[in-house]
Amino acid sequence: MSDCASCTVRCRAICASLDPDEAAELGKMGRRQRVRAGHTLLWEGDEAPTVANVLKGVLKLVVAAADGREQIVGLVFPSDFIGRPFGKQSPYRVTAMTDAEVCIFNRKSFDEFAERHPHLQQKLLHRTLDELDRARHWMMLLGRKSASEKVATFLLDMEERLPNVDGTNAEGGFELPFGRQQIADILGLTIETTCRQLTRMRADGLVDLPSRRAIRINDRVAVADMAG
Amino acid sequence: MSDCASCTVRCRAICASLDPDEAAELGKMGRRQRVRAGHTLLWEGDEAPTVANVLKGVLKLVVAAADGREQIVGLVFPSDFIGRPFGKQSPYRVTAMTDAEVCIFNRKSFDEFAERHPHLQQKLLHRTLDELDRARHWMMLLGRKSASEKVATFLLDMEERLPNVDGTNAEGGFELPFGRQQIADILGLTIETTCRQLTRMRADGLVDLPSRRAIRINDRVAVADMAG
DNA sequence: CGCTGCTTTGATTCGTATCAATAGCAGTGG
DNA sequence: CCACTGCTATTGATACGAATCAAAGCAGCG
Repeated sequence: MSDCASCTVRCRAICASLDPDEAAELGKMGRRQRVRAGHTLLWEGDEAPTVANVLKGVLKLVVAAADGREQIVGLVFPSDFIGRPFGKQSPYRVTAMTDAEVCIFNRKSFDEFAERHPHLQQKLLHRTLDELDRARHWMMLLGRKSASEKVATFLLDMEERLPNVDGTNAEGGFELPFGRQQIADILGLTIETTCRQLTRMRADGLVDLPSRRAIRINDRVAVADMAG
Repeated sequence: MSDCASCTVRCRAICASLDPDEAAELGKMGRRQRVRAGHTLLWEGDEAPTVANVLKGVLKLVVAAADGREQIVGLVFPSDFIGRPFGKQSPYRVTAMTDAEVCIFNRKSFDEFAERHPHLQQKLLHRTLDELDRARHWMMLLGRKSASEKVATFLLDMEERLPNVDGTNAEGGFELPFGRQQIADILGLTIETTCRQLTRMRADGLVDLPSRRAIRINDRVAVADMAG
């Protein structure tokens, strides 16, 4: 059983919609689990045994083809919700990109609990609508943008979603929780193309790449311009 | 005010979750409206004044760039729900592809009504989850599939979603509610590439193209194979 | 120090976009 | 019924961007 009182994401996760009694009930159903970087929590086509809240770390949602091609269709951060409630099989693979910690529930119990708690469903609905908006805008990127536009858009998006490296919202840049191949899988590019675009942007002074995974945007206007 | 009793999509739309009294209340809030082919119901960035159910026709959800590039991010069929409930601005343009008929609601009134009717929210949640799954699988297509795979996937998807041309589920093929440019905008291709792929498939005997918009799949296995 | 795995750079190929022209159909009016 | 017009679809030639193939550079680690 989880210790909801000490939960780091309590106020931002869907659980925030519950009063103390309800939270206690849900808490009894869930348990914390560590997921090592690279390990998979849910497989595509699984009979969706679980749903979960993310407490720590970053996970990816992946759709894979038979021949090995992969497209990352979503990133999941702390306080985000994972899984497919209401009786469908898991539509994609969920894999940890960093060491992560999640609070998992048996799907059936969760469904039943949700059924009895409209507030929870409402929170879930809001989240799902936001995710849908995000996914659809990413479709525009995947279908219509050039490699340079893709990379520029990606950098701005990551700067917004990732915690700033030196705490405040200063100009410290940010640290990606994954490598070049993953960027490529997010953008629908190859690793080489992704790399070349980044190199070019550095050469043009738009960004600094202080280390493999760290990025600092120097000229936000130019990058936004490039994002199309 | 709408005449819910005579509504053709009543049993499939989100309204199906309501009892007669509730339906009557919602009915008072909504009104039917025709939308001509090509006309836009909702603009991207609008303060999302309305939501609606589709009664008849097909509409598209479009994300457009400043320079005119367009990506269709969703198709909306009868009984589907349109709009962005809960206080967000409309994230995409909604345009009718055929003459259509919708049952529209003032968004604020609808939000408030939904707030009081958990069943409705639940239906909405189910739909939104399904749409999200669909969108994310389409991301795989847009980011990773080749032109031929895209077109093959598209044909199978349309055959499944569109009514069969001769009523039954026989081999009569189906009729697209839109032209080649729109297919291209769905697949993230140009009209020329789309066209060439279709021509090739016809030459290979995989499909017949009896008229501009009609399509008949001859070799479903081969097409599925091609879809990757 | 020398692995090992990731990243970067380079040379070449290939697929799709682009540009341009032609063909075919639908609607209009003579 | 046919000529005319406008639009959509098809076909062709070429250009360009990204993928692929190949090799070298670089960091982390035993």
